Amino acid sequence: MVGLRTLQPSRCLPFNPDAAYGAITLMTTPKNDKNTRTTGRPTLNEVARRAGVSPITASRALRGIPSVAEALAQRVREAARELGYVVNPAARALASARSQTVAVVVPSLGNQLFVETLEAIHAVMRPKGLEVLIGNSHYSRDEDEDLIRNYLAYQPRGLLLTGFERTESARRMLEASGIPCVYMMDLDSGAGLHCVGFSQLRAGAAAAEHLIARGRRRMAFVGAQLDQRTLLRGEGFRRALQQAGLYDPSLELLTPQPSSVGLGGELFGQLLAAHPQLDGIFFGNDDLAHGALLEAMRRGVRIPEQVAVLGFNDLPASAFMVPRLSSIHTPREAIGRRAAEMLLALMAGQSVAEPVQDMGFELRVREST
Amino acid sequence: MVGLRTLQPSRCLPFNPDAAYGAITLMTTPKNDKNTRTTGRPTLNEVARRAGVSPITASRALRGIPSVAEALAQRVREAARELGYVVNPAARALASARSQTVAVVVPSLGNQLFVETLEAIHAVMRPKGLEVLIGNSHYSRDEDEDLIRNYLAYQPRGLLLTGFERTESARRMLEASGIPCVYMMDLDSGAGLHCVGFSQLRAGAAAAEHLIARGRRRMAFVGAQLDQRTLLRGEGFRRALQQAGLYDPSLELLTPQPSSVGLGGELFGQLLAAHPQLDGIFFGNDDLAHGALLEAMRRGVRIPEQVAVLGFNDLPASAFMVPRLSSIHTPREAIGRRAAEMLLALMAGQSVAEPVQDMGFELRVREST
DNA sequence: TTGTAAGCGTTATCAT
DNA sequence: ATGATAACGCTTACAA
Repeated sequence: MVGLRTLQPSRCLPFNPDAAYGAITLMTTPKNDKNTRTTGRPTLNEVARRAGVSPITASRALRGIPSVAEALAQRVREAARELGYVVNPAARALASARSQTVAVVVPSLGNQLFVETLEAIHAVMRPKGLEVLIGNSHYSRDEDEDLIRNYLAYQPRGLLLTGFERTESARRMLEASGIPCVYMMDLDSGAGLHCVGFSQLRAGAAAAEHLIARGRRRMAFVGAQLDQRTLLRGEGFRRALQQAGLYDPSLELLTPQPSSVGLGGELFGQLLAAHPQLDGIFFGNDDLAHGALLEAMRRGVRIPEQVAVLGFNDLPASAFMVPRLSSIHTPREAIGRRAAEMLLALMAGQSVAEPVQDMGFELRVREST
Repeated sequence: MVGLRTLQPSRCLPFNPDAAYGAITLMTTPKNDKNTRTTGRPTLNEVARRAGVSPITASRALRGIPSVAEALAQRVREAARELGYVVNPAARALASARSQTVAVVVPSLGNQLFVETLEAIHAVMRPKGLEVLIGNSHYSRDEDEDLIRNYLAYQPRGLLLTGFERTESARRMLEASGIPCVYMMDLDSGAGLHCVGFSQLRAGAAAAEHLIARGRRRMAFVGAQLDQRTLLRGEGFRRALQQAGLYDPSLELLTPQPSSVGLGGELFGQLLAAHPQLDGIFFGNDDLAHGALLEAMRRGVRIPEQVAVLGFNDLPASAFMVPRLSSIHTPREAIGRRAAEMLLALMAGQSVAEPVQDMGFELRVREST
């Protein structure tokens, strides 16, 4: 079930030009006459000297620590500006044993969903001076683990992870690190964890209920990627159908392939060929539904008359499909923002009153159902 | 013309929980009995001790420096594994004045194009042990400058930038840093720079030529975002039309709004309303073309009979549109890979034989033209 | 081939 | 409120 391990950052040798390309030794100018720079960049020492204060005062002034007299702080800031001083993050991280970094792991960048989530996270973190590291796990637990191991080495202030699907080893590393962590997107199995999302299970059920309310009787679920969230949506869908006495196990089409428009069209074709009596389909992802709509048009299958098509996530293009795609809109922007804010609180040592935040979802009924 | 400056990372105060949330002073356990860890993480010293060698030998062994006896190296690696040692990147960067990091700036993550480019870059860099920092400039020169300033502070080994559109100040910083840099996507104005891409100008011309060859006479160009590359494509298109005596300046529709499916449909509608005699449209981006195709279907405009529609970039969904979208396929995967490889060479101090690499483009004719 | 010594640029700690 | 001093964990330069 688990993909091949393709990334093993922790086992990579550091990039070593000499080893890789044959020792090209460049003559470097002699350096280190005590107090001479090595990087060609002004240091805090120089700022301090120019401002006529000690380095530590300069440090404090630049960090906005209030114990510094305003007059001095002003002088320091000015000196820093004149010199074009920029703090050396490596030195800072080493000395303080903490970085100004937050790491985020998403399962895909190809899904607009996560891009929007990332944007929201950035919008919260950047103004606080926090750097956001973006990791893409490609829906692989092993890559997820590798990314976490790798990021942990950077001593990030906090972690934002997608879902709960994780190797045991990754879980242990997270636990052992003691670094605050917020889980995004799902809620259903986040016992004891800080998470912001919505119930994928209930979203799946909502999909079924909508289709049933539309008078559909033979409904299929189509899922790709098979990540836990997709599976959970399928599970919710199934349970609701069972409850209505409409569940047909042969109408579940699951594939581990990555979700895409092309795949959606293909699966739609297969499904229809195998089950001509089908009258409704719930797709685990909007791009699949887009592909189905397009393929339906090509085949002259009338949507929604013959088959109702319901998508998930409500990607930006969905409202413009023909027919306009009904979909379950997920609040990724809000999730990103709230998750980031929650992490900020945890990073500040505060306890969070509501560690599990349900941001809900919203059925957007358009023309395809 | 230049967007508002929304991100100023270099002016952000570092994240400071005490300042931000009121001084919550946690009692920390006393530390620093010489040789005691502060991070809760094994250090190189401990690995060395366990392997019975000096720290520097351990360092060399772990870095794969060949001068270390294989027996020792083995012992060190084993000790590291047993301890779960992971190098502290901050300490490494500080000591060596260089990180194991490469920074990439793309103008958007919403465009699948750049996601694919990033994937290719990752595929080259990660196996070399290089961390890839991803920056999104949102097509803003100011954000681009801020990202560059910010990343430069990290002493990255190299930089991968998109296009040549940059503030003077950013250019100066890059120059002054002396850090190797490769420019991706465009070629047309990269005099003296290392770049991997294709001629946007020629791609635009190719679009015009194709439409003309299809017998079209009244062709429009529709561009959004108005980044330099889009403009260049429009320019190439225009020149080719002029040469054929078919240029009509009123048939150019440019908007600074971000490219999207919805926008494409809207612009298509406007264009058609204003110029009913139109018989061909070249869209600067496939998502715009998708929107146009969808809108055409909605209005009953026959594509390509009434209007030929040509896209750009050939996004994955294009082949599945109705009708299937003709588009100019751009080799972003190859561009990412080659740019990364070129940067690797520069980082190793090698000079590059072909500093300007034209990866070409390919017209994919499908049903919409 | 291995080790010693000395920083890298910053911040924590403890004085003053 | 400000400063002296000693790390932080690693690598460079040089020595053996």
